[in-house]
Amino acid sequence: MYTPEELMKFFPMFDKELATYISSISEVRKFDEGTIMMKTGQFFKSSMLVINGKIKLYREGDDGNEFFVYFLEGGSACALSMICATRNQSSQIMAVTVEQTELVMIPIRYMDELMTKYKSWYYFVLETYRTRFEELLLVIDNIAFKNMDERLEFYLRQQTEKFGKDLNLTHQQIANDLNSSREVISRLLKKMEKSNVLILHRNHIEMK
Amino acid sequence: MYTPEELMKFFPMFDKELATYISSISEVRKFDEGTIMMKTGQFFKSSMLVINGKIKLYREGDDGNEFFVYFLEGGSACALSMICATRNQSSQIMAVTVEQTELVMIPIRYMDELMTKYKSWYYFVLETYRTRFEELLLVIDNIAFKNMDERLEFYLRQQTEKFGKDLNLTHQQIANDLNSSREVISRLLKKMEKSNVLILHRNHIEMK
DNA sequence: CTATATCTGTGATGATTGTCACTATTGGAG
DNA sequence: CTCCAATAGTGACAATCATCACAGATATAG
Repeated sequence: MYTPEELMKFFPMFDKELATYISSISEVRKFDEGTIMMKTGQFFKSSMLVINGKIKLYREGDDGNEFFVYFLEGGSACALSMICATRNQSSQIMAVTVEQTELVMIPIRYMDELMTKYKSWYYFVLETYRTRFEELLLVIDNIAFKNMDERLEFYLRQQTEKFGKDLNLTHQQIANDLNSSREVISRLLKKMEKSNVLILHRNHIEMK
Repeated sequence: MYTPEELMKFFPMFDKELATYISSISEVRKFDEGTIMMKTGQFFKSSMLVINGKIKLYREGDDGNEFFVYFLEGGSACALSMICATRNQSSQIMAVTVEQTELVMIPIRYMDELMTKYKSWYYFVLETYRTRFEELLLVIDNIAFKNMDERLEFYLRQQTEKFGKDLNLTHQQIANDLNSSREVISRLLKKMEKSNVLILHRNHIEMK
């Protein structure tokens, strides 16, 4: 359980009243790294706020491929969980924790009240949606307009922002996230190493 | 101007009270085919509801390419205009009318009130967001996982749904929408004609 | 320390898509 | 009706990426 003050540290856009209310109706749950949080077609009973940790969201193709979409981090909320919870609809995306992650779970039945009584909640929801929307548009830009080398660069920059300059990733993992093949990624990484933007190690890429 | 009753015909999810209020505060505007409704980086002063007509939303690449994302039709709302209007942020997408289109414009200053006083408005906003979100995910699926032939099929199905079996499209226009090249589209269309799913004419494709 | 599974590097080859060059067709302006 | 600009068809070739094959490197379990 988090106090209203603690909640407001993670979610500075909440006002006191809202934080107090959420603190009183929500439940905190901790998940280990690698936990599947959402599966395509699953329904929600709660809206989820991320306190800390990281969740990787990805799309699944028909033939079992995956495609990385974005991360959720502390201070953000799962847009889909907020809406699907509210409208009782199923999700269309996969989510897996990539670190130990703590979530605030707000049961679906409080959504109407939160939305109509707390302006800072509704601002938060809209803002969450807007940023996710923009992230999706950015993903579309990348796959629609860019070649694999640029997409890989973008991907590595993204990862560096979230995890720092030392990335514990295998070439195969990257290839999965970009829906490419390991050999292509290996070759492009080699090229990037030659042009001095990173150093390759086993199971590990060091960005410069 | 539309009466509350008329509004509710286009937006059946509105309750009487909401329709009455919107009718009293909004302005109706009519746009000719080919009008640019939004440009990347533009700000909104109003949230927009589509009464009738069609709006094509597309993304612009760095080098001036475009990439079709989805259509807005009568009874739907522009998710971005709702949020950007509310939060006073700029849009990230281009929108052009492809038919004569009538819009209900709701000035930004009424957003808070609508959101907190009218449950059917806030349901409408969330539902709008959810469907747009899913459409974006579908677009991502297509470019991430599918080859051009499947994407073209999907595109033509989409167009057929909106405009019927007779599509007034040139190969070049399709190539632009899919960010491909005219020759590739021509060849694929020829193949589809041979496999008997459509008939090609000049400036016009007849789906079967 | 050694064995082994996993990860990485790289050449060869093929599939898909993009680009260039050119021709043929046709709707519509004059 | 005639001509022209826009549209469409198609072969040749290039670029990108996927796939196959295999060799070499290395972390770690025993």
